[in-house]
Amino acid sequence: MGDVWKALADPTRRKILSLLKSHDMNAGEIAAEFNMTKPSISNHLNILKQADLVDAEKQGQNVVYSLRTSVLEDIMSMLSDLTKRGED
Amino acid sequence: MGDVWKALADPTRRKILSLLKSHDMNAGEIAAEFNMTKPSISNHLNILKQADLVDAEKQGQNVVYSLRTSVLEDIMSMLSDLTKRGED
DNA sequence: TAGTTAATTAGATAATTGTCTAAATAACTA
DNA sequence: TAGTTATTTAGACAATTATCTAATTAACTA
Repeated sequence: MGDVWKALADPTRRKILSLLKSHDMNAGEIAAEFNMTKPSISNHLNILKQADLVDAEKQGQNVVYSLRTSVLEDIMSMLSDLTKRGED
Repeated sequence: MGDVWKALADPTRRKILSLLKSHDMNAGEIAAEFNMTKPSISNHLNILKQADLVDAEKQGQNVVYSLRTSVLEDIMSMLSDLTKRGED
């Protein structure tokens, strides 16, 4: 499984997640939001998928991406743990 | 200001934060927890400092590091936002 | 079936990153 | 003051990363 933290470290990937928040999008629609080639976006999507941050489902000739929140909850709980200082 | 997400992307740096959770530590004590040279740890500490994730205070010949949670709260709120889907 | 569209894979490359050793700085101590 | 200890800075290097172009795969359409 891919590294969630590394996946979140890139601003393009964080923006992709943020776009997917409101509604699912296919790869082309996502790419259109960036000033970047489709293969580059495809690479980012793959990293997000490996980190279990998105799901990909083929629909016809499109691939529709959707947000997966389970892993986000995990790292939020780890962060929340850090903020509860001294309790250890 | 340094990039918080990049700072959190490295496991060594996350472990440093986690160590600082229970109590402040000086650079040498931190370095002793890792199988890595002091300059390497010093570099990691600097990245954490630039990201405002730790504070550094010179005490005699030691430099004592402590956890700063304010930025963590910021990114937690961003993550929490992502998990609240569809509300956009 | 041939052509078009959507997306990914392959391969190259420049930039960034994590680590090291050696040197420098700063503070304490005999 | 000379030596020791703690930490950082400097410089080098290998590995990883983000990006590109070109080629490939898969699905639809006339």
